[in-house]
Amino acid sequence: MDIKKRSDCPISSSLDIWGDKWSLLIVRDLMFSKQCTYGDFLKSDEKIATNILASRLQMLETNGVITKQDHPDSKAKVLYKLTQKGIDLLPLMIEINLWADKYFTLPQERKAVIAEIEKDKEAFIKKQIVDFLDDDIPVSPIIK
Amino acid sequence: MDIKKRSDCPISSSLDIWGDKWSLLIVRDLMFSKQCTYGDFLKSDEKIATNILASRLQMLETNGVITKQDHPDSKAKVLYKLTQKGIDLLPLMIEINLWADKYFTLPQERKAVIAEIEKDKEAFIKKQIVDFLDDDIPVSPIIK
DNA sequence: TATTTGTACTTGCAAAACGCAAGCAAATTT
DNA sequence: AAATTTGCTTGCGTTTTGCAAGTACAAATA
Repeated sequence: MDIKKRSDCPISSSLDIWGDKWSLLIVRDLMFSKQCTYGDFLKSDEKIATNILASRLQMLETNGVITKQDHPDSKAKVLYKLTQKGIDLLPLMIEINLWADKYFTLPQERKAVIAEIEKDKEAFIKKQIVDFLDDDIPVSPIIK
Repeated sequence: MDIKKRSDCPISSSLDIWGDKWSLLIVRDLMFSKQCTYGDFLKSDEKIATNILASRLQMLETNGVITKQDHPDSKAKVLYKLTQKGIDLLPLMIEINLWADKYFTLPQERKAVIAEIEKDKEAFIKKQIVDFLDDDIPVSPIIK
């Protein structure tokens, strides 16, 4: 779980944290759902293995991208949320979506979001960020 | 080298292609240098192993992100370049840089580029894209 | 022309990471 | 009290990585 910086390059340093096949999917789930339990992540379509999930959550927490907190309803549950550092990955996630929109066939429900982004990227980002700052929003279902 | 799509999610599909610790560093080198030989990639600070480099170049070529072409000066050399699909990763790379700028200490020479991006992101992207369309530009040195 | 060097890889192998299934402890539900 | 849920951990076989060495061909050098 230690960070091995391969170089001083910002791209390289970023990849050292979330440059694997799973980390950004965890971030994605949190962007759509605002907060997730361990089990929520396991329900995602990609079917991450539980040990890999545990190690990625640890990595992302260690590097300040996500935080763990007590679930208000139960001591058995844990809530994972994005930190500001994690929320700041939103523009990056948007660009991935736009790139994918150009080169893949996207699921229909995702196309609507893309259309909104393409209409006014800055407005979309601002709206999303405001959503994150409000802490008492209901947990929306995960869309992948 | 086969593509195993884990789900229909655009983020996931994108990560299936370049979501590892090395692919975007290859793309980075090509963004800065416009064209690289096999040896150029090996010279980068992160010191990628030759077998990993070969497999990533193959993967990126198979998936249409880069292309191989003959070197005009020598049959022994091979030139790698970004395709349009690869060039379209520029906005993504920019966002990675901006995120890293906020959360890492960047090398001085990279800060200048970031400053230019932050002044006018759209203008920067357009300028870069124009650079790529012009095919007879000199090869600039790699900055990491 | 023979030999050395450069370039783009491939191969072998040990170490690390991954992926799957099972296990486990604490909390919660029945 | 027993069964289930939740968030992990553990074992273990498979895959990927990383390092060093090797190879084939082109090009430069002697």
